[in-house]
Amino acid sequence: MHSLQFTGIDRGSAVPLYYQIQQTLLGDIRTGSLKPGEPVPSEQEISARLRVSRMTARQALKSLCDMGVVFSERGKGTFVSPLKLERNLRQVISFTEEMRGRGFHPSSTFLSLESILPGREVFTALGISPKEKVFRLKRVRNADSIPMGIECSYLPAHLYPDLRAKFDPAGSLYRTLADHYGVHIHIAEEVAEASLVDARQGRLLHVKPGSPIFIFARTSYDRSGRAVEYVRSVYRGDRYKIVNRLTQHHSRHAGKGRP
Amino acid sequence: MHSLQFTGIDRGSAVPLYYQIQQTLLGDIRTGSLKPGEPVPSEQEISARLRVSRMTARQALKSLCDMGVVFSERGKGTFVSPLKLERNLRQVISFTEEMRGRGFHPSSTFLSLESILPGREVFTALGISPKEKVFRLKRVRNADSIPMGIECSYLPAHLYPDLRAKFDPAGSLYRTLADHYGVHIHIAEEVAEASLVDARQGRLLHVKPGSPIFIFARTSYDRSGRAVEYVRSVYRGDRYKIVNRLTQHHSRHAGKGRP
DNA sequence: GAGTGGTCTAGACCACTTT
DNA sequence: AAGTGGTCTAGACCACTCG
Repeated sequence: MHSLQFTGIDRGSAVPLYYQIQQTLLGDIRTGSLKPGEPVPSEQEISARLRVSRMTARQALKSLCDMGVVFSERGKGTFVSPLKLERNLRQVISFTEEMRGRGFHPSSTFLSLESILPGREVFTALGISPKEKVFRLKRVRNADSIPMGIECSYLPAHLYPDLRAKFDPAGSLYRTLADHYGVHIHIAEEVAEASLVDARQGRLLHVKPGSPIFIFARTSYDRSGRAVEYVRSVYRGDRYKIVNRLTQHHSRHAGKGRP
Repeated sequence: MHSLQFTGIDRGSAVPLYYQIQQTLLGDIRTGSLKPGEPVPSEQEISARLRVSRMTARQALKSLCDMGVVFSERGKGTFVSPLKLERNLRQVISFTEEMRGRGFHPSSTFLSLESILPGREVFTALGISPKEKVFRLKRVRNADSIPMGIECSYLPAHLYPDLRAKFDPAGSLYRTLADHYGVHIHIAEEVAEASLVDARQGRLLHVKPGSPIFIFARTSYDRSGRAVEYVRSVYRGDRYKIVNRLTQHHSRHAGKGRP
């Protein structure tokens, strides 16, 4: 029933078959060839038309399901998810990417980069010794040249030798960490509070003391769970919103095909 | 190398094998038999010891991986994730559950339940006609009898016939929706703002006007993407924090086992 | 070289939904 | 009855990591 481009499957490629199928379907969904609520090709149809095993077809659909792009209903089929969970309100990690995704031009005002001994809050968050030095990077974050927030990043010094020479004050910190140190942030835990701006923060953010602000405390980890960054930041309440997707614990199973 | 309780596998049960294995390992991790950073049994070991196919063992490990409880490294093994991403800072949907998870005793002060015509904000969020009636439920939410926030829920009337008779003002709204109407919230989108409390809100929340607050706007959807609830709420900034886990887009694949 | 996870196959039985 | 997704099997080859 589907006449989609299933011609792009290259069995000689190093790209896994299920991933090629996933990308093909993702393309059809993004371009609108497959519309929200419509069924995507069934596991068996993919299997037959592309001459792949049903498990491979299933893996492709499962990955789209995990991404929230489609959802499956037993006995009925698999359908394009009506929610535009595309990008932008996806949990993001880089201020730069986040602002670009929202259509703003991001920039930073560099304040300072120092090597210091961490306070209690910092060394406990990073899980390091109080005697271990950290870099403290302070920046004001702007969107379209309007100050949005103040960020103070703490980075364990032993992870980033010679950071002062390698960090470009105008560039992305995360790009520096990835390119020069092979450090990739995999997951972060963030606590947000609502508070009021004080005099010093007000001057940097161009708002009156007593205005509403978000206060964030974020710890970032790499794949193996090592803390690679701790960030304290303050964002203007009048210009910044937090967008979240809340999901039900998706740990349940469905039923059984066997007595 | 592992001497864990792998005896609980019941092939006659209606519970899928992979799910039994997942739960067994989850138990070992929760009790501390498997500690953060330690390897969990390999796919082949599970396969051999439990006499299941490797794909089934793999499915169990994959599900734990998706939950963030373990992580896999190619050629090395699968290890318990060092982060205690257990519960509580998991994205939650029910105030009742959330507070219980944080160790508080939740309660509600019922304010009103009315059937009204929705305003623009409400009918656009719910994706319904302006002429379609909605229930408006107002409650003050307490933790250990201290007011934490004010919630105003809007519910499409046609989804919940006879809600007034079926809703217990002291009970959980989500339980009512699930038990009486078979409505299960699958996903929600929430926007949080930082603001200042006004006089009316201050009286209900027992704080001075001008104190910091969170303002939430949340739309909840069921599995098929139908909006089943819109909630406007206000929470005290001095007593409430938002805890989030941010993840990198996990849509990449790993490599290939074939040229 | 032995062990690991990543991918893939070609079947199978089941429960569920729709026709 | 036919089609769907959910589960499961018993194999296979590969790339990667480590000793």
